[in-house]
Amino acid sequence: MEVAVERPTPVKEEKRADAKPEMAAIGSALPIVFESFPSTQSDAGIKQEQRTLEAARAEMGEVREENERLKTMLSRIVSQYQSLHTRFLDVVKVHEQAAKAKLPVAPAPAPAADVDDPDDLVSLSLGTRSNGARRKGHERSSSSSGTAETTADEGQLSLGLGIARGCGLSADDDKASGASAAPVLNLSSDSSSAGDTAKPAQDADACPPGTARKSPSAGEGADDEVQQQAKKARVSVRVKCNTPTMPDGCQWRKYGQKISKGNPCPRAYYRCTVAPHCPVRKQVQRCAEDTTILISTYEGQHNHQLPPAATAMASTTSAAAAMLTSGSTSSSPASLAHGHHLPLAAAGLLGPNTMVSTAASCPTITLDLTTPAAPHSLMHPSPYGAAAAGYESKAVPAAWSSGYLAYGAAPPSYYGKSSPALGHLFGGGLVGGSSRPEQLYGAQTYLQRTSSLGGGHGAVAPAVTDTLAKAITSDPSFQTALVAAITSVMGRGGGAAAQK
DNA sequence: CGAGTTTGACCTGCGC
DNA sequence: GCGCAGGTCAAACTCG
Repeated sequence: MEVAVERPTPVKEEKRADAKPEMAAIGSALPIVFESFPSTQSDAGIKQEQRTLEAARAEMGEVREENERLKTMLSRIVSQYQSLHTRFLDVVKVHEQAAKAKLPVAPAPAPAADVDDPDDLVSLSLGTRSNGARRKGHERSSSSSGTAETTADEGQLSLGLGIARGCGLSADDDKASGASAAPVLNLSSDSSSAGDTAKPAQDADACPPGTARKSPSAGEGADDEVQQQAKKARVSVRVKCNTPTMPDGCQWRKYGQKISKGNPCPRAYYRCTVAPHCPVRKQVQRCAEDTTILISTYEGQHNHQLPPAATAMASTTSAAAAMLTSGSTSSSPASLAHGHHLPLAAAGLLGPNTMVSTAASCPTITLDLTTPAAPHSLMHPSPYGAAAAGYESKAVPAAWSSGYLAYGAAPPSYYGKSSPALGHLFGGGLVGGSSRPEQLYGAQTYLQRTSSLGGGHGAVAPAVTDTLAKAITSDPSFQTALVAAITSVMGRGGGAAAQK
């Protein structure tokens, strides 16, 4: 993690008296060789250059410090996740044993009660689904109490990721969670019936595009419902962009264009061409009200490894999609029927510009990135009581937003540099050596809050970990938010590692 | 010449 | 059943 140093002009090294002591120390430690300044230059010019130098040096010092803190933070997040995961598995085992002792046949849980019921737990399994068919959750719940292995096979929720391969937690965590007996999280769609599943993801992988629209046989529909749900889940991104399409790092081939009702701007249809039969498609359409706003809607999961730049986008959209599918299971169908902000959004987890809609045949999550996430949006009172826990969860939308906003401004190679996970999480601007204020914003706000809430320098007390564990194990929405955050981080790290 | 784009036709789902 | 709208196909076209 190195910060690129670029000096506009060589000036004589001289510490400024008004510079912060720590910044001056850091700046003086930098391996910069200063040349003697031409004597013909005026004193005013020299002072101006020195001011510029000191400002740049201070900025570099800050960036370097924050880079170090981010490194520490990432390792802490990973270790905390592992510890929480272990504890979660313990809780799940206890819960299952208690359920076995009480009820031989578990009744199907009411979806509306999921959010507030601390006993309803979901697996924090990260990684991609295997190609094998997964049974619906309620099938398992209607069956008699099975062994732990049976439960893991049939009821495990795997959050779909856009990164088909290369997700850092994929294999290990699938095994870890697969070995546990996780209660069922019903992924049944609130808006799509079994008959409305004309696009099985795996079929699309194996068959030519033309056959993907064929209706599946009656037997396949039930088995693939979870995957179909994941595929049909869409992530729509609104971003200000002057180019015809948003540069998301993936290769797309346009296969159609249509004028849709209510919008004079044509909607373009693109297919991912990185892999021959990649099922991922996207629709691009300009906003009718503001033609500078580009609305890109992504659908499906990549069946191939993605370039680093595309991984950043895919992991973010997939995290949103995961939150969408997960969130739809923990909200009442009635409230979901008309498109609304999920409890996550209400709690500030999705940010003010995120909209979840399930009114259409395909549930869609819209990330409105036309305006940066407002700082005050991260300051809402924590719905979980503990300030630290609330703070940690609120880092999720900030990371998303800054990641997206920086995404459009950064070249694809931007994300291939050191510490790509954090680069994605915080928009890449920090670790990539850029000092663009808008790119630094997300990380700085994050760190500022870390300092204020975590006791300075990002130190997290053990009590915070306990609070996090309680919050995560007691609220499915929080679990989903954490999954999204970790998915985003690990997806980037794993994707970049797989590139090597 | 191959890859990508354009564009009219066709298919499918949905509401009336 | 009919019409509409969204989505997709595929032949024609363009471009490097």
